[in-house]
Amino acid sequence: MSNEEKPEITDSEWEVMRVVWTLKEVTSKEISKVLEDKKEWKPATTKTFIGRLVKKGMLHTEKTGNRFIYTAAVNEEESLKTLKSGLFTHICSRAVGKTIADLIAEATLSHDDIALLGEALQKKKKDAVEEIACNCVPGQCNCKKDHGMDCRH
Amino acid sequence: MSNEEKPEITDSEWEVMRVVWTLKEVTSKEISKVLEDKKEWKPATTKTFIGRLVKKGMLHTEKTGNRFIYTAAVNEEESLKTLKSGLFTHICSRAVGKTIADLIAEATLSHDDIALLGEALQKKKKDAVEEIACNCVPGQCNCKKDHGMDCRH
DNA sequence: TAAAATCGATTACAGTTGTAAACTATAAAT
DNA sequence: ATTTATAGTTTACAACTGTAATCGATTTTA
Repeated sequence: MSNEEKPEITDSEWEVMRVVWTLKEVTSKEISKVLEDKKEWKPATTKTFIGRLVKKGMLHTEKTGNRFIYTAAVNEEESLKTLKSGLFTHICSRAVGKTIADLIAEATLSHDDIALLGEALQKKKKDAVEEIACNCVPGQCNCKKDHGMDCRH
Repeated sequence: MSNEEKPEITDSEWEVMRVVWTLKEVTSKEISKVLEDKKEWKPATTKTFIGRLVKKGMLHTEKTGNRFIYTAAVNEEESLKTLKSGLFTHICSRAVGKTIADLIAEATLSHDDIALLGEALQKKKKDAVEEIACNCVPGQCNCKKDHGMDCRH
């Protein structure tokens, strides 16, 4: 995988991408239909987002007559990863664990999910570290202050 | 807690809030200093964000002479919760577990974190559900398609 | 083949965000 | 009491977002 620039996908564009990721090869009309139902967007609105995604290189097009078939140019996992990392740009690296724990506490999970998470945790034990370094600038985190630890007031 | 509107906090505003959450009572100059170092913002830029946060009601002010002391009007946990839930607005509710598992796999975690996550998981076992319902509209998810389950291609 | 429907492209436009200078009022210093 | 330094407020402005109408080309239909 090359390390190309990956433009941001906005919330609205994300709605379009989900349709393309799900249906794989779609016309603008099919996308419009789905989002007219879900978001009550006029077809013109959906077209705008499709156009922007094409311009950003997130959608491939294949012309057939006067219309296009759209396919995803970026894969869903990758895009999700970007989304996920966004969560952690705002918190101390020492607070990541606690944040994930909160996520778990607030989520609705199935037994299968719990098993899956258990495995993920298990695998993590191998490369668990003793102490995570705080990556914050002074004034944005209380690590090291007071008792030399605990980002999680 | 009342159910007031909670305006969005943008990325840049978040930087300001972190300083206030950390230092509790600050002047604009202190905030400026921190962010001039971290983000290379001109003081005027920081002032803009402070002003917007005050207008949004995210910061309280107390006047002393011709300057203000700023304190947080919203608490960090709450704001973080909003941030976290944003992650899941773009995925199928059935994929939440898998997504958290990915988060774990990609995170740097300490032994303490792992213990903490283990506990969180353990607590979750009680109210784990047999099957999570897909909350997606047709065309944005493959749940129920093919084999009647699995959002996670 | 002329009319009607459709698709993609262009244009529009207000609100948000990032970035910052200019302005104004007040407090501190001389 | 002036001058100077500050702090907060106003104004600026481009890029990005959400939302959509209109236009121009083409295809389908009558």
